[in-house]
Amino acid sequence: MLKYQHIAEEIENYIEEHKLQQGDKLPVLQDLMSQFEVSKSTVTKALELLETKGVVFQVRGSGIFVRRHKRKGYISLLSNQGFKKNLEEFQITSKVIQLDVRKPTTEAALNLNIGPDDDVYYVKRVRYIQGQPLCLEESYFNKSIVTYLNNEIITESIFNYITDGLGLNVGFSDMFLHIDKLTEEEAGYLGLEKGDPKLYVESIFHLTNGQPFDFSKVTYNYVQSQFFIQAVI
Amino acid sequence: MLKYQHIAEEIENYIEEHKLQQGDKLPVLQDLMSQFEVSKSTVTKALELLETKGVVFQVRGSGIFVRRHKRKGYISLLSNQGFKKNLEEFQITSKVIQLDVRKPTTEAALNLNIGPDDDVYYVKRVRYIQGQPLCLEESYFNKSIVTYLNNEIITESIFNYITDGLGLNVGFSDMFLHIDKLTEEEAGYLGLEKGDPKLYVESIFHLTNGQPFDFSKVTYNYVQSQFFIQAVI
DNA sequence: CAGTGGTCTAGACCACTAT
DNA sequence: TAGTGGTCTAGACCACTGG
Repeated sequence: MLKYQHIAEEIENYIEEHKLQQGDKLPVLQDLMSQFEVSKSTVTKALELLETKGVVFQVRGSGIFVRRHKRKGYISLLSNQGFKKNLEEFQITSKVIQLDVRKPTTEAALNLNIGPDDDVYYVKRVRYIQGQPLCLEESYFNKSIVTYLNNEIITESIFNYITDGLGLNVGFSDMFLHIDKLTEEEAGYLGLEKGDPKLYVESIFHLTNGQPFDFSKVTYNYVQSQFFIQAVI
Repeated sequence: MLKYQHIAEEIENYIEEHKLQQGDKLPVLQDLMSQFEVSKSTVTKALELLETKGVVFQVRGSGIFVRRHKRKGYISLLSNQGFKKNLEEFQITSKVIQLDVRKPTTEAALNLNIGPDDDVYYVKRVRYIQGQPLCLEESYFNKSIVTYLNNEIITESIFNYITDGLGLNVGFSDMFLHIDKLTEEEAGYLGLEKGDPKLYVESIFHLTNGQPFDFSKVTYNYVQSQFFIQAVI
């Protein structure tokens, strides 16, 4: 673990343990430097990390303050803001509908940057949040990168397996969001009516070296869909 | 303009002018350092900025590469990714429905962190994208911060006025997203049917010193609603 | 004006990639 | 193993806030 990551964690824990609220002041830079016995740049780096995560905000000439919104039960749309941690709180489960190796659709081949004859793992599953259907998910994994999948893996967290099991480094993602009406098939899986609202998200996940490895199409249940984004301007 | 901001701009222009595509390689750090005659940290800072904006990605041991998705016509949900620039391309106009000074609702007072007897500017307007209704927006501005508004200002960009006209420094925002069905009133403003899908977004905008100054409730037309997010993991 | 965060430097050393 | 980006330091100087 890098120094600045460690410091960021410690500060986050400190906020949690002391139940600090929006606007509460943290120790000044000088104190943090001496407490952790690192240089100013390292503390600054840690604080930048926390700032993009939406945990703190810094005011020049004044201090470092806690940033914490008051609403509960929202899922973060940005993975760098603790996507996993959020989901853990919510008890996410999955039911697998389909898993096979196949040739990609034109769309999937385009987004994964592969040829029509390259193999992909196709995964279709419904995900549940505290027992209620949250979303219908169709994913295409580039098989030359994600070399193996089975039912057990995809019932749990695919991303944990990809990072811990396969040792791949996930780098960044592009997400495209649309609002639309549910088709009859989608409504069936989500326990809703045809024509009801849906949030439809297409995501392309890349490794740190820029290679796309996962193209996913996710249809969210509008009743369960509460998301938040903390942005820095 | 700070050095690292300037360098970031130059690099972005370079990518634009040379029409670089996803995966194209940029000059190495050493070259950028000597070209701009700055230290390594400053170039690094500029590149970090571009990385969070989703413009480049860096691979240790390999190089700096352009990150650019292929889809056109999507609006970025993150303002640090050039929200304004995107909107400029799209010709956004507004029709004002209501503008007055009043007492806040309980909800607005809570989110703006003010008392029930403090004054707010209330703004209700429909925003159009290339002539089509994009969203219905209701905003509450803390009048002790945003001291003056008129019809002309809110027909144009309120945020330009707040930053340039009033000299306020906008810092960060919290956004809460829901999917739901349009009410009859909303449908009327957006030219849709009651019960049609909507994206509903509540935003709280803060100054750099952490003070909330704008609480906005925005209902998006689902037909026009194409958004994207570029995330770093 | 004292205190606080922000920028920038020059350089050492480390970790990863490609060949 | 040469080349590339990432971390970290120590310190100078700048910009802003608040009493």
